[in-house]
Amino acid sequence: MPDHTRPPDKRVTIYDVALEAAVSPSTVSRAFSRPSRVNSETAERIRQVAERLGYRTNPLARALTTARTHMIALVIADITNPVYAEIVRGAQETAIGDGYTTVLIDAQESDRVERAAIERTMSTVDGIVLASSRMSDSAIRMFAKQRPVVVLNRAIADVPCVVTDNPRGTRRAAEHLGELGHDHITYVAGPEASWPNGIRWRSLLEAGMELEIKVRQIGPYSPTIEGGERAAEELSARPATAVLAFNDQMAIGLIRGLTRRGVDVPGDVSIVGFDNILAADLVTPGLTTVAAPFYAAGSAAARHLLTMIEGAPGHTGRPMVLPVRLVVRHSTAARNLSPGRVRPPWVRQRPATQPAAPLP
Amino acid sequence: MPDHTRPPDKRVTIYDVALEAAVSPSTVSRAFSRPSRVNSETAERIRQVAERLGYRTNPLARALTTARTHMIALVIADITNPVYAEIVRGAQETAIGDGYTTVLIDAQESDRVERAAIERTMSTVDGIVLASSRMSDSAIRMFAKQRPVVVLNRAIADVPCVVTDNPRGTRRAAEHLGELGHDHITYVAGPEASWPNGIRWRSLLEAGMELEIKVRQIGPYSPTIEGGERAAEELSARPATAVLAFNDQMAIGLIRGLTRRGVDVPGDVSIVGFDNILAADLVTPGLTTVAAPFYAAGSAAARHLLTMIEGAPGHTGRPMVLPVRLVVRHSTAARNLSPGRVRPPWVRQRPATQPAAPLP
DNA sequence: CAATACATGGCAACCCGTTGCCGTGACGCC
DNA sequence: GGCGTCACGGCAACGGGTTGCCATGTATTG
Repeated sequence: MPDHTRPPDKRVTIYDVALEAAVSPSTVSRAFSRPSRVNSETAERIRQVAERLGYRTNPLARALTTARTHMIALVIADITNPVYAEIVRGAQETAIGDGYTTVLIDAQESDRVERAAIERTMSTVDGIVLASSRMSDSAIRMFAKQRPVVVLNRAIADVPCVVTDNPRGTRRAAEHLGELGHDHITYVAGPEASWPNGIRWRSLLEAGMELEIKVRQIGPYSPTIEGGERAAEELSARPATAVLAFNDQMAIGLIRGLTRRGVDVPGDVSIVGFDNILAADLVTPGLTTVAAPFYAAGSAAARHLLTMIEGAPGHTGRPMVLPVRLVVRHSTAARNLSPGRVRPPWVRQRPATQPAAPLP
Repeated sequence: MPDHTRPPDKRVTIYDVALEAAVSPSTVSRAFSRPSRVNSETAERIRQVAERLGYRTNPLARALTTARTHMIALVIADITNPVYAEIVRGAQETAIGDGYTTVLIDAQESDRVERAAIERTMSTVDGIVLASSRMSDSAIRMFAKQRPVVVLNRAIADVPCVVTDNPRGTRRAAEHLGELGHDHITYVAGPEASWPNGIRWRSLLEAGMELEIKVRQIGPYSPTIEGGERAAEELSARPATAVLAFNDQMAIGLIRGLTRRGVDVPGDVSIVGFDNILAADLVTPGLTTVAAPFYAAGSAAARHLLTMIEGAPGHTGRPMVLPVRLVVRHSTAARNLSPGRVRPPWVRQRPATQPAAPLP
């Protein structure tokens, strides 16, 4: 009796199947990639033989001729930041739904690491989602010329983009602080290479004008809890009563750093963050923050990328903007001006200011 | 003047370079893959021509003959869980160091999703790290027969494994609670398919025997904050004074759930978690927990996988065990038995027990 | 100076599918 | 009966590198 088992290291190819099914390799190939092109009975027979032999089509060999690997790259700035978990879930799920595999790349907040990783990966993927890229616009455009690219959390001309409504989120935060009587807001900046960082600051400037709230900026700091703690140090030297932080991690670092210094949040300082990460609800006091639909953002970016890969022209007009909302917790409160209260050293350094006029 | 620019959609191949450098394609190939095999001057010339033409070797075509894609898959149970961020960083960094790209797969705590993803990916990667796999031992062994596999956070015979010292961690937690006077410990279980879940419970049983502490188990619950909050419900019905939770997320959920019900942590109940995620230090009270070196674990797993890929036999003897340590914060305290104190309804349901004898 | 070893580069087969094109036979239609 | 269509399957040429083997020329050795 002949040994029908093949050595385990040898992969089964269409040629093996063809031999066994007594057809040509091309017919086997078509039976899988273009079933309509082959007689349904033949196809069925081939499929059964393939099954019996344990044949799996080799995606690499296929990719060589079709120039489709059915993989997309998802580059994120920092896997340590929980917002990316949502983005990854969203992107991965829609990719899988279309039969695509996601290659995740953590750029570790480094423009260099990011470029290198993309260069290594680019030729093996059909397209790229850049979530919070730290690269320059021109570098991104260069990649976009070679492969379909969708940019997330950033707007670049001529490249399809998905962003959250930063201006509106910032505006809402400013309004909220204004309503609580704050007439100064300090923006604690994140990475300079971060696009949302820039737009949040500019939006705050604008909102400050309209709402008659003074704004200033300190930073940049690393967009981490530690960065926030650093910022708390500087804030001791240049006190504030209302702070808008680049993101929740920094906001949490601020709360910790200030609290450790004896500053009461929100009694002495109100703090607002961005992103509404899970931990925002865990800290004491709970963090008021601008929430955005990151799962949807990841999903939308992937969806768009996939349609581009399928041949649709990239929608490079206005970026797709996702709505945000302000989640009010307990890190923000009315500015404390009650005369009986002993002013903490915190605000004693500055001349007292008038309570802001109630907003229209 | 002839047009030397090539159409942008046409990729530059070794044939183009060969033509331009007046050598054969095989020499170009060797200039890159086996430089010692070709005259250094020729190699240099080829490299310059390649540079000028913008040639990049196509990894897919290379993989077709070498059967090496220089990609490894890293499968994690839940990207939402921050411990995996560390693991990913560790694995990715050592992979990159060796010129490998990491394909990350989020199994979403689902054995089905995990299998499907691996099946789709297996043939395009050189090896797989399974971090906290939820699949059966036999399924894992099946994959291990087809590709190098290293398992993380789990021990399986005949497959190389990297684990943290769960028995020791559990033991330290039990000792700590014992020293605080607790003579009962409730284990709040995580997913049944989770290997650490099983071993932690068994280790607790053992430690309980030796330390003369009674133990019991409730659950399983989802290994998330929400799961912990669920567990808090059940804990109301069956009170405890000391709890060991499967992981930090559950422990945090417990703290929140219990606190909301008016139970004081650690006054009424001491809580210990596992993993020492960042949030453990953020909640109030700070969470006492068993810390493990996840970055190192990810790195070690990748390192081991890479040596296997390079042809070394997988070290399938004893699993590699990484040390752990107990991080004591404020979620654990001496069991409160002071006579003057009004017992909360919490412990009133049970007969008072003797304070545990001081441990040797 | 002959004999041998070595460095270098080319030829051609191979990896595993995909696809344009052609041949064959069955069928329908005038 | 002659002819055009169509379904089906095979041939062979890719895609872009890799590699075993051989040919050539040069350096080494006795």
